[in-house]
Amino acid sequence: MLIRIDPQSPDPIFEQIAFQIKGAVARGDLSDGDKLPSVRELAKDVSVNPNTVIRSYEVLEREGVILRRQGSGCFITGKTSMLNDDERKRQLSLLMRRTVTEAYHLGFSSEDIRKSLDVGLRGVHFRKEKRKK
Amino acid sequence: MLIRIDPQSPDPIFEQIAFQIKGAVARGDLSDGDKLPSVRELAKDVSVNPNTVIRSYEVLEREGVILRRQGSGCFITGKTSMLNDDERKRQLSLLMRRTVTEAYHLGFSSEDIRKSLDVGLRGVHFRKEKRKK
Amino acid sequence: MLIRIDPQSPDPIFEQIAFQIKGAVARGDLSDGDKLPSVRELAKDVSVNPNTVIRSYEVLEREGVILRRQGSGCFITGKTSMLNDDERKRQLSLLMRRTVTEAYHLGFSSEDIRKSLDVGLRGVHFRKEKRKK
Amino acid sequence: MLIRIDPQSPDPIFEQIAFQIKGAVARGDLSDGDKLPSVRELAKDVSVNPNTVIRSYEVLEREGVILRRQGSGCFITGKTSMLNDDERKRQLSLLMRRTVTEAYHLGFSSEDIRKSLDVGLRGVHFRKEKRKK
DNA sequence: GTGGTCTAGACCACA
DNA sequence: GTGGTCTAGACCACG
Repeated sequence: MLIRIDPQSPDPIFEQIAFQIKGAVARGDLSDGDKLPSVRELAKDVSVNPNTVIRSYEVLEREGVILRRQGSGCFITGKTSMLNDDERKRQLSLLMRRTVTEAYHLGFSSEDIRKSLDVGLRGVHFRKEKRKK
Repeated sequence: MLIRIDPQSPDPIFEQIAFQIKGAVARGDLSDGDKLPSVRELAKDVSVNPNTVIRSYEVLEREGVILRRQGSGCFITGKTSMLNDDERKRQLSLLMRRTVTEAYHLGFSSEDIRKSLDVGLRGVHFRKEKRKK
Repeated sequence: MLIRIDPQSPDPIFEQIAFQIKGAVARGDLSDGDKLPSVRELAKDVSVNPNTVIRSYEVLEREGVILRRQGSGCFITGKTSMLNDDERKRQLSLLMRRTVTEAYHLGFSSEDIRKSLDVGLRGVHFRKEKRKK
Repeated sequence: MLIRIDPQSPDPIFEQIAFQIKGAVARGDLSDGDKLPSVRELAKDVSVNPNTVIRSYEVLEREGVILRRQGSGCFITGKTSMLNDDERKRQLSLLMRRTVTEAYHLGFSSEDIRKSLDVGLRGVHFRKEKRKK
């Protein structure tokens, strides 16, 4: 579980931590039931205040990615978003609109963008999950 | 040039404005040489503080999307990112990693994600530009 | 907007604040678009640290009850949960099981319990909202 | 006497145990004079630390649900709350206010809520007990 | 003025 | 040992 913080990033530290954990889950490096490093341990590793780690874990818990249990630690749930379908679709659509616009302004063609997405998708471990349509 | 602020969005207003202009450029609604509304005019249109509009224009200028000329106004440059190729590729890669991770946690399959990207791409007007890979 | 903290309560302060705001929304005392007191103001009113109020507001934002906008303040959204139906039903069922069990152990009959629920329901302002089943 | 711990639940283990015993009493699965499993036995059954079970039993004793007798074990008292009537009514009212508020924010109608309560009540075995209102 | 992030450090609760 | 809450106070970002 290697977390790296970029102090130059405009993104707050707690979000960087949370995102990297989400990335590890998406890649399959962390999965259902796995234990995260303790708050104090991770705080020491990345040299931030424990409160900042707690905040990251809070965010992840509210998104349903992890579970926090007093006295025992934090664990990956293996679940994805519990939002309703309208909201999930809305968020996906927003995300893609943003992505495409930014990629366009970086000067890439639609073919470049599609290829880059495929590269990204190859790194993700999709589970065979049943989800009601 | 229709800008709409979503008061429900967590994004700051200046970013929403900048992003919508970038979106208009990507769609081809605005192109090389087109003049943007004046700061005051746009501020009045969307009912925000002129300082907020100025900030949006600053962002766009820094990204090379527009050019601000003293006294005559702001114009679309029609150029994409001025970064070097390595940096552009790095940013595209980062962007896609982020996109894929978030989409995964929203509970979408790789097929859903690809389709959603295609929908996004369909809205963009790509120019036939030669650019080194 | 009167918030009262019970320092004796086992519930953390930030939850007490969040819950009272949810109560005000349910009663109709606060509705769509209404502005909440500023973080500093409320912190002063209830004599707690501003960070504690921020935390309450964070919770409410994540539940979709309010919106926080830098520079302008926090506002009621007027929306209810964005969770999917399975999760909503699961939570309602858990809530009711807990409620009934506790009420039973307080020594009340099913008739008492039903009446008490009705009293509670009378205080709530239900909107005519369309929600897909 | 089947106790099941939900590792997904945010509630502490000792509360889950205590609550499930209260639930069994409410359903009539356990009644006046029934003996609870010994601390060690139950701890082994649900794979938790004996201290955790002890804590659950302490909670139940404090609420009057069980009686702990040195050397002989723990027994269901069959009694409900020992609080005076004003306090009991106050607690019921608080409970219902909380329940209704949460159910409202989950997006349920008053009819949904009433139905869900009825479902919950159907699982409870009410005794014909005389108690002053 | 608004909200947001982070630190340091005290103290509490659960297993 | 684990996580959770709260305070005090510095400093940043948005409008």
